[in-house]
Amino acid sequence: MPALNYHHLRYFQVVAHEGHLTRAAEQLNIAQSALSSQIRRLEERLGQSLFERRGRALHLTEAGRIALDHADTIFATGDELLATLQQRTGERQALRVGALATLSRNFQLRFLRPLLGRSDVEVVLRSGSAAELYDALMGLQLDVVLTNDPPRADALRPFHVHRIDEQPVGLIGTPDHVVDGLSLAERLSTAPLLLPARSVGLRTRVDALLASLGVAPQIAAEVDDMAMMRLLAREGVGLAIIPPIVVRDELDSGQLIEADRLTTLTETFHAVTIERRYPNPLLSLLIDAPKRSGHD
Amino acid sequence: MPALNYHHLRYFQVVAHEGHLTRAAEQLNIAQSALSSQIRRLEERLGQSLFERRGRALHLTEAGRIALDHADTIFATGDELLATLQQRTGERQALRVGALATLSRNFQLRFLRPLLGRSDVEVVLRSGSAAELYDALMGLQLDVVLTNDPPRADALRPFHVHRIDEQPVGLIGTPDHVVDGLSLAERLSTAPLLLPARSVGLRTRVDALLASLGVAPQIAAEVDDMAMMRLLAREGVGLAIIPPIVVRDELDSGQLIEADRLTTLTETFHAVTIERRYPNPLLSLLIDAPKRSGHD
DNA sequence: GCATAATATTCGTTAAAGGCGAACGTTTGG
DNA sequence: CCAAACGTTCGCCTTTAACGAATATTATGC
Repeated sequence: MPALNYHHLRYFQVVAHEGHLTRAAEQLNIAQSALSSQIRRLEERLGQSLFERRGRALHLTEAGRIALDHADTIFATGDELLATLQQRTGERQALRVGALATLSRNFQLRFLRPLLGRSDVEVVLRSGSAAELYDALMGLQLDVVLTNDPPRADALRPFHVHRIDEQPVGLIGTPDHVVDGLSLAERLSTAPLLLPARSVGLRTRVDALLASLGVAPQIAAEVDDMAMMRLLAREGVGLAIIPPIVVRDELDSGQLIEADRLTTLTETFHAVTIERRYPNPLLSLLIDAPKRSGHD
Repeated sequence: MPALNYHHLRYFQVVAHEGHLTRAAEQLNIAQSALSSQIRRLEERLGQSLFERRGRALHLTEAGRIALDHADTIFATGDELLATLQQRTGERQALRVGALATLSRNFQLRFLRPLLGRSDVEVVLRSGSAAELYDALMGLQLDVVLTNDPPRADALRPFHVHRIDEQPVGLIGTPDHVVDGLSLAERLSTAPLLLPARSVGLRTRVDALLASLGVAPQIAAEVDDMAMMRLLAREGVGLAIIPPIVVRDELDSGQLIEADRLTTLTETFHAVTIERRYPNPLLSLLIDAPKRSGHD
């Protein structure tokens, strides 16, 4: 009995995911006739059909499902091998970091600080949406994703979530917005507010706070991008509910003032990685103890 | 950039484990020159050496270690795929059971009872030493191993241990050995005893019991094979310390008598499996809730 | 220290596997 | 009922793998 042919298995994997010989053949840059015969050989080797030919469509059989599951593991492991060895090649080490585009730049800077001085390390920083970044993480194009909105891990997305930092949240604005002698509830009801957008985890807790104080807020803007929030606060558009770290420079220079500290609210920052056999060694300098999140 | 060649990777795996091209070539039934060139191509594809050529010996480089780790996972997954599909082939299902040669036959029978009536199921029963059986389990030649001495699981042996049954232990012998009106301590000190061998987990607890009673036992035999223990008890060699299930027939017929029940002792029986993506479905009929044992 | 056995590497040749494209068969949808 | 979209089959060609002999290297015994 010949050994399992992994070449065939690879073709099978693509066909199974695409659902069509034709599309799979395009993706693999070979003729579909070649695919057809190679898939057939795999079926012969395994002694059972992997696809049910229903008309011109291909449907996985139960055996096909089993085979695909194993194939996915096999080729994911192979890709991980390539990525791991890739990263080791060359003298200069690289760490590829993805950051949510809406995340505070100062926080990103703090996270990366231990590596920034080093001439032997290259930091590749890419920002994007959560979906983009997690896809890139799964595809091993990124080593870590920074976010203030930790994902749920599950079997398909076996993420590790590391809590990096927790920042208090304050009510911050230009000096002319920050009138003396007002209570928190008075400030929140009288001044126009810059709130985190509803897509941000913090927003839920802000709403809860406003409700508990019986405040009907006057919302000037809802923003998910912290850099934009900073600009709007500097422009004096309103009082922003943000962690002071976001506008640290402006606070230092007196351009902005923290009117109140919202002690019941905090913003947490997380670094998200995936299970790697040989994780990027640079990560250990930035993240302490890897804690597993989610189920098995 | 061409994709990773799994054919090359397979060769590499064997060479890395054997440590020699020559031996690997024998195992693979190909010329060593072929191996040499294929390994070289893999190294070229990966862009780094996998072996350090120290004289005529091959030593894994760090990259080689990484590659071997991944290769082991990959081919273990492939083997599992083959084994899983193998088992599904044909109408008759088969369950391959390994049992410690020294284990009570009645217990084995009880465990397998749900399958024994079924004409559509074939039970393959193989007995052997613990080492043999666990190797076969790891190599996917067995679906489950029955034992009264559960193994420790670790990263290299990711076993699941299922507690199947717990049997009380009694003091059992022929009627002429079972004199009326004696205390347990008196029986244990006066009659010759048949004890489980020191290799059996139960023995430690038997010794503890004897010590706590202040008994200096008169040991007739130490036996690890329950079938042999049964024969010796029937021969009237002495009082046996065994679970009654081992000699159930003889107890029913009056050929043997249970003189005392050792309430502080029990023998537990376990079914050991390994993590499988698609476990043999017959197992679910025999084992309730799979519980993970040992560490990760 | 030198011969020898054991091992890895190189190279030219041969065998096997993979791939191509055209022709054919089948299903689906207008 | 025809055309478009697929999957399958088949003969031919290309690429890859394997072989075996020659070569190089290094431990080991005498």
